[in-house]
Amino acid sequence: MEKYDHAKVESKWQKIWEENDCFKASEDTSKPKFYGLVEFPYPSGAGMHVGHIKAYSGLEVVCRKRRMEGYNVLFPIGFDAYGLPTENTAIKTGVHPRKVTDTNIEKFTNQLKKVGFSFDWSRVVDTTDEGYYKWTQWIFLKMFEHGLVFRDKTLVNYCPSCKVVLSNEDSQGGKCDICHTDIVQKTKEVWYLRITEYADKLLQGLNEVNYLPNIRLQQENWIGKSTGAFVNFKIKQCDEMLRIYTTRPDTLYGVTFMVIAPEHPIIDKYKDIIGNMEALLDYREQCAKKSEFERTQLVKDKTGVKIDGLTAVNPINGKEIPVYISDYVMMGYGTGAIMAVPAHDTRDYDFAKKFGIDIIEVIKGGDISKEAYTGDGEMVNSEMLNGITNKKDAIEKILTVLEEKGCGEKGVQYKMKDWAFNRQRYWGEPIPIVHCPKCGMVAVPYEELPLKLPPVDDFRPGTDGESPLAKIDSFVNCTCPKCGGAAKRETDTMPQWAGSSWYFLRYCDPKNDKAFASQEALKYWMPVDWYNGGMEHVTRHLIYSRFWHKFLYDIGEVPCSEPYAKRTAQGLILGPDGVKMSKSRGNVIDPNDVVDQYGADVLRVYVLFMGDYEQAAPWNENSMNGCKRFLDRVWQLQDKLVDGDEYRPQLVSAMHKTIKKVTADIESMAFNTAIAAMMTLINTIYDIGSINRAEYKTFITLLNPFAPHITEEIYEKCGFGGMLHEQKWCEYDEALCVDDTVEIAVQVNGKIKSRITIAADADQSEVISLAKQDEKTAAAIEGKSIVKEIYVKGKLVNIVVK
RNA sequence: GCUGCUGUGGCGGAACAGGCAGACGCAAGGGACUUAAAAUCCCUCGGUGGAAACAUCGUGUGGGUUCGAUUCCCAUCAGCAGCACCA
Repeated sequence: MEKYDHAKVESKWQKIWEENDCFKASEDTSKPKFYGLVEFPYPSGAGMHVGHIKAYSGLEVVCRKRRMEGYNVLFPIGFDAYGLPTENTAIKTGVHPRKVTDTNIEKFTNQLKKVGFSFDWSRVVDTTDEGYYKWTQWIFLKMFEHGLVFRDKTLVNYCPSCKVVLSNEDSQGGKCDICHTDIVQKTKEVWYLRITEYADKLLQGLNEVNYLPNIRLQQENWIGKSTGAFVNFKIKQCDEMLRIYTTRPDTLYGVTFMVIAPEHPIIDKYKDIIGNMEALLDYREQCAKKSEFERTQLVKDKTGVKIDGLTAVNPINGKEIPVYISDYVMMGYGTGAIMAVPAHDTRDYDFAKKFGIDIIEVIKGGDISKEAYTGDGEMVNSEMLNGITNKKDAIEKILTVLEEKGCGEKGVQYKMKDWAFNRQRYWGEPIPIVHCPKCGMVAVPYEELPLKLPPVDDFRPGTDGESPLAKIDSFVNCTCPKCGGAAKRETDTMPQWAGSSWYFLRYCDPKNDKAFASQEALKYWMPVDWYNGGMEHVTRHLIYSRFWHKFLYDIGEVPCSEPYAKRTAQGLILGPDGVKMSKSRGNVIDPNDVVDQYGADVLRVYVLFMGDYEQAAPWNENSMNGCKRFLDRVWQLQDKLVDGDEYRPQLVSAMHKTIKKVTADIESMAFNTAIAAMMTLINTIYDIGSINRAEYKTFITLLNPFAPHITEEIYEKCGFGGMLHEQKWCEYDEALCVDDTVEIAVQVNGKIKSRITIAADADQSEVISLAKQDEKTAAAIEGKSIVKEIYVKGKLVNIVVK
């Protein structure tokens, strides 16, 4: 047998697959469908990363298996092409982002094809394509129409030197990433999507889907639901209620002060009553100047100012308490005000200690002279609650009283914040809104979509944090669609998350220009049956896209409430040095080099064999050699081929066992053990010295999803007829997976003394008597009394003696 | 700080609804083939003692439950990831 030439064979089959549209999802909706989705790549200039290969290889194997099992499989790919790196390249090189993107997409396409992925190339989507972002804008306008879009002022990171708004990532350590000037916080009006409206739906929806437990947990944490109570504290000096949120209404008798956020509106409202307005405003300004960095560094050291002239009244006992402002209370969560219970909250405790405020114990169990006690215990100093030991009972009782008095009620809060939905950048979807001096914010009419990104020469951000689009008068100046008067266009663009929030819907019907996808296509293909991707996208991308999908479901545009029936995540590939691959470390492996040197099949087998698919594992070139050797041995079997269309007796059980193992392991993403099982089988075959046609056919069928090129070539050379990927997946007979005899361990007092071979169906007494006849076992129990005899079927015997 | 995950040979990793620890692969050592090398094939390969049979210890560490624990429970240490004053 001639040596295997991977370059020749792989390009040969890639061409055949492409020319014959082998992996095109068919329109035949009578067949059962399977929709396998992988996260589409961002086409960066660096080209593909081995991480992409691992991410795609998992579902690639599943999808190839599904086709062989008779499913109509949709396994699409596309490009999430809007984003900053492309824009930065454009700024640096002067090449238009459109051109940069096209070049990169072409590069990625070639690389993906060289690995032999069975994507449906007729359905490629590109989020920057007009035919695509038309619908991104369309969905945005639908949300606008349904009141899910709003504008609000917020503090942003602003570099006074570059005159540009920066993301948190670009302003780490409180300095501008580009010029290292100190960042200031600036108030700016930005766009928001009201995702918080869907907080509960997003949480409840997790009950309908099958996500890995840790993925589900991260989503739950991100949404961050908490149940508690709203309580109204009267302000003594005026007719005003200060409303707070707490998860511990049971500690109401321990409240000794209140804290409100520095930006709380009550301050400005009662500036005439407040005696130290100047100090308060001064503190507020200091807080605004603090960077994200400072705010998180000074957790222990609490700061704040007491408000002179405002006193709150505890609704439960009428006690008067002082009110402070402090930046440890944030305007963005709850009501921006808290009741402080220093005895039982560490932050309140730190604050009270610093400002010399009373600390009243209301729950026994800790030592409040040393630290706050946050555990459970008997209620004290709490009048009606005294003596209650169960937190739940105490909360229930106090809530009843508060509700009767009309000064509080049960409440729910979420950590999740509304989604800041704009960027002052060029390379993104223009937000299709017009600002009219008369009509306010007006939507661009649907029939005018797409609102095209205008061509420009200068992609640099405008001054004062404006988008580059603001510099183009012909784009900015327009007429109001409502009143026809002069108006100005919104110049911000959407964030990169926008395009990826619905791409899985477009794949169902990617060329449609009447709708983002037809209802028939959506009904047939949705939901995605299995979505695999990285852990880093489990919170934002997954939540955002579920939100968009749920919105579309609510307005009747998609047939199912959840987009993804199942979600898994692959682990990172680390560099050979065991740390995350990065250009700066110089430990990046280029998949191209691997394909050239070893072939795509070896690369595919290796990334799946290197370890637990969900766990991170370092790259190891030597280990890849083992995979190459394995495939070479599979190839060389052609020299050992003998006739026969049934498994031979000495291989029957091994064949059926391997089919069973590989079939099950692919479903549980245990690709490494599936490959190990095939390696074991091939070792057995080499021991026997020959393989017959039936056995070989089964073997290459099992291996085909992992190494499609070499197996397709072997299949053809053996003349089995047709193409391998069109054949049926292998079946196994459970009865034939079992051996007639098994070797079991014999233990005495839990220590292995011997091994015996028994009939697989032997019963307990038979096995134990056999075990006792064994020489070594007999010696070990000689002269001792038997206390207990245990037989675990097919595994072991344990004789307990005294 | 909180939440979650992970600790098994020289290395990547198997096994876990409690039941033979180290599958499979890599590396290493020895041998065969070769003028030689590569490739390939065969043997050894957790530690300690022993020529060997075998004994003994061994799944981060310390306890516990059990006839039996890598697997379950308690404590503890280390590494990784996410969140970060969330009231």
